[in-house]
Amino acid sequence: MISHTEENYLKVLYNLTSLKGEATVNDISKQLDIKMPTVNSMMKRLAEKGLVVYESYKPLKLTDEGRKLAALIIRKHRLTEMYLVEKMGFGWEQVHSIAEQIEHIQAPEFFEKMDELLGFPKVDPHGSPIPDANGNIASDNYVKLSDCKVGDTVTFMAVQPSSEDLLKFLTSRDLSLGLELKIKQLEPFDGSMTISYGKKENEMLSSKVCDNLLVSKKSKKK
Amino acid sequence: MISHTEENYLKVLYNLTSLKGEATVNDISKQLDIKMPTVNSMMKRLAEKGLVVYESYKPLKLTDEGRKLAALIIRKHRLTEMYLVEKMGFGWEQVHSIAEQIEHIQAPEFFEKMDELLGFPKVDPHGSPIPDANGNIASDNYVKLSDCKVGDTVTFMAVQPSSEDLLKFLTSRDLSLGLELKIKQLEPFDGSMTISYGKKENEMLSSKVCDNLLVSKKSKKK
DNA sequence: TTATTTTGTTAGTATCGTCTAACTTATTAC
DNA sequence: GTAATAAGTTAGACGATACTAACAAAATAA
Ligand SMILES: [Mn+2]
Ligand SMILES: [Mn+2]
Ligand SMILES: [Mn+2]
Ligand SMILES: [Mn+2]
Repeated sequence: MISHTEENYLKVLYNLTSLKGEATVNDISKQLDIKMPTVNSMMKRLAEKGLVVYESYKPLKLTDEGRKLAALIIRKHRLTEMYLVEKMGFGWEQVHSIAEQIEHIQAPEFFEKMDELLGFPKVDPHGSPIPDANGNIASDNYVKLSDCKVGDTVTFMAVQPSSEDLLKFLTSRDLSLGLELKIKQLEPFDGSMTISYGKKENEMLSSKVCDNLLVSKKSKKK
Repeated sequence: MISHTEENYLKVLYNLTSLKGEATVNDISKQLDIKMPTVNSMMKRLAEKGLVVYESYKPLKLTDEGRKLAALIIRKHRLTEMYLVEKMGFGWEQVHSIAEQIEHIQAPEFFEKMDELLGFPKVDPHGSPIPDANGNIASDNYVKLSDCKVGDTVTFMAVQPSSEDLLKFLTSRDLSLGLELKIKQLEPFDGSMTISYGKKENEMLSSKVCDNLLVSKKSKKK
């Protein structure tokens, strides 16, 4: 009863609203590369279906039902990404576009099987949390690497957003999730950081890169 | 440039035409449970695209291009079924409906990876041949079990057509591909057969079942 | 505060994929 | 060989998902 297309709108709305709680027609339009009038009428349709709160000229919100549905699609997306990396040998930069399609498959047993074969993972290959089967998602308390200061030692937990180019760059620098990063230096002029990790000493990362790396500071809580 | 929907029509047309070389609007209509006028206009569209040969009131044929495209979709379907059974642990009766969706995924690397992980299989879990990457399909020379005679010893090679109910029945009788079947008896009244295989002695199979089991008679050629 | 720009909405159009009703052609039965 | 039936086609409709053009409201700049 909910189409492939509607699912993509819901998912984008979920991601956009997870920051400020609301999103605009314009945001969605840019994100999906679909013109505003199309988005507008889709939002009305989703409101009809009880998945979106729509009021003229006001920002959009998801209803509880809409949020749950979106989370379940994201669950399928992230389980798929994890499966592709862990069980099929794809690189973390290759899996998003495949998962973008597979997330729409209607076959609960398929995703349950993945979950089981993966040992019920909590995060996807980019460090984003996988919602549970009820659509509940764990909230992490990571911070941006760019918000850390010289002398900090932190653990690399997630890439967000995780563009293909960025993921390739990180791979080329042997930067993978779970590494301890020691912040050696911060260049005040451009915000670039010099860090050490694994076997690498004093690697330079631009502030744009640092903005997209999420880290946990100490207290590696279970 | 070819939609999910069009792909399903092509595939059905491929299967229907593989018997007599042609198929009717009515056949397709029944197979897909879509009304004849809809099928009719879709056939015209596919003819426009050069995939189908359409002439008013004449039976339908695939063009070479249409046949190749259909074979490539069937390739994705059958690789998926094999992957689901061999790598994910699904039963052979569970995989068709999942593959029916996954066959439409546009990601060549995904299916190449499956193929590789499976060791380039030649047949799907039901014994049907998997077309190669150019859309060429190996022709088997199997015969129906129901066309064999008492005293024959044959090898069980494929189930066709392979309905879920039939596959479940075969599983319940421990009948799996590759088994040697010894035909002990044929009941002239209803065509039912009594056969022995594996640890089973004198199992009775209805003629309807025997019609759907394909076997190779001797000369197990490579 | 007024003017300009950006954002959101309405109206009208198009294509895809489905339907029903009505008509035409082909096949089958008598 | 005609009558009845089945199969195929045409016409017209509809919902889904997109678009452009034109207009309205809100936000921003002057
Ligand atoms: Mn992703
Ligand atoms: Mn998607
Ligand atoms: Mn199948
Ligand atoms: Mn399909």
